[in-house]
Amino acid sequence: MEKKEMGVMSVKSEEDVGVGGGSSSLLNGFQFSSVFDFYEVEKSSSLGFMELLGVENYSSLLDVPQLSSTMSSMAHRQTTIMSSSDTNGKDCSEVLNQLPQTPNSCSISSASSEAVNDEQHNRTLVDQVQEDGEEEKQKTSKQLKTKKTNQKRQREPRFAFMTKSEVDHLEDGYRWRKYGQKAVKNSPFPRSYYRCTTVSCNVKKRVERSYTDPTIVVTTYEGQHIHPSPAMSRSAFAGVQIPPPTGALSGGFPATNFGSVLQENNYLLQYQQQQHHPHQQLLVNTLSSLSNPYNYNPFTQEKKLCNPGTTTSFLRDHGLLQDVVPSHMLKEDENFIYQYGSKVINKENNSTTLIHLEVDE
DNA sequence: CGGTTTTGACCCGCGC
DNA sequence: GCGCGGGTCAAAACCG
Repeated sequence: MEKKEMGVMSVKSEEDVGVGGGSSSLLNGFQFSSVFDFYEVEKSSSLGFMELLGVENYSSLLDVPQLSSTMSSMAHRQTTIMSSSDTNGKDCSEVLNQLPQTPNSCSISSASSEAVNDEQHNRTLVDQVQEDGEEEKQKTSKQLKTKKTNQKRQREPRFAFMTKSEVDHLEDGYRWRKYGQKAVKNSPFPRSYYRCTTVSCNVKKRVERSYTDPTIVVTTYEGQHIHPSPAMSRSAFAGVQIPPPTGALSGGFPATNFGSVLQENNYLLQYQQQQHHPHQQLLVNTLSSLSNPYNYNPFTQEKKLCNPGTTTSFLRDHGLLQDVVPSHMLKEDENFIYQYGSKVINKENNSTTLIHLEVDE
């Protein structure tokens, strides 16, 4: 495998790097530093990705089916994968949708971010119960504690992205129940917490608006759906035949399933856009168009296979990406990633839409 | 009336 | 140990 060093763009969370790191800029907890390392490969596989991630022990990454399959899928779609390892040597990876540098290539880079400590420690409860109400709370707390202690909570892979949208909660085809809202430090905009309403589906997502650019919504998905998108049935209800998931994506329904679900949601998007809701479904739009080897439109019954071996097929067929990415960014430029990152990150150009995917295991 | 949202309290990890 | 901030719970309010 041939590598070519070109430059890198790293993305870190705020707590990982602290506030105000050099020339980098913060976007509500995400820090974007300058380009410093970047690899270009001629051909790639999911394993090739891992090798390029520079991760010493990447077995954990490969153990995550949806992540592995996602990367494999992205390889076929020539998407840039970004990974990281922090100062403590812990690994995580981040994904940034990008256009390929050259034909037959995908771009991998290495960055940093701190892994989250998932250890659940026992807590000492107050021995004396002073009031009846207090006692009830203690009971509840104890039950919670036992539950959490027994089943060690492990963080699912997380995918974060930013979308320029007037709507905070972007429709993605799934049904969500809001279970919390918190004020975000240094931001006038709160962060909302959602859970998938489907029973036993533990997928969560956070939605917050960037304080540096209030037009940008930062959405973070965590977990994997164990069910198809309700949008599928809605599409079916509309008389649309949905093709089955293909390839490596058929195993499950990741929260940001880069395959089947979003692909199908894409149809809903198009329908909604027809229904004059242009500000919704941008995520679905983007991810679907970027990651699906198949671009199937049930409304036109058209099914395209984007050949992973050619850049032009992707460039010409932006899918719905062009809905959120200015056309001048969709060009076959060797420095695209750098320019892409610069525009979005440093210039705070209001006309620019940032699409960022973060895989945080 | 059932599902969803709101919101204050609580839990937990982490840094000092 | 304490405070802070992120994340979650759960009762009340809201809504179709």
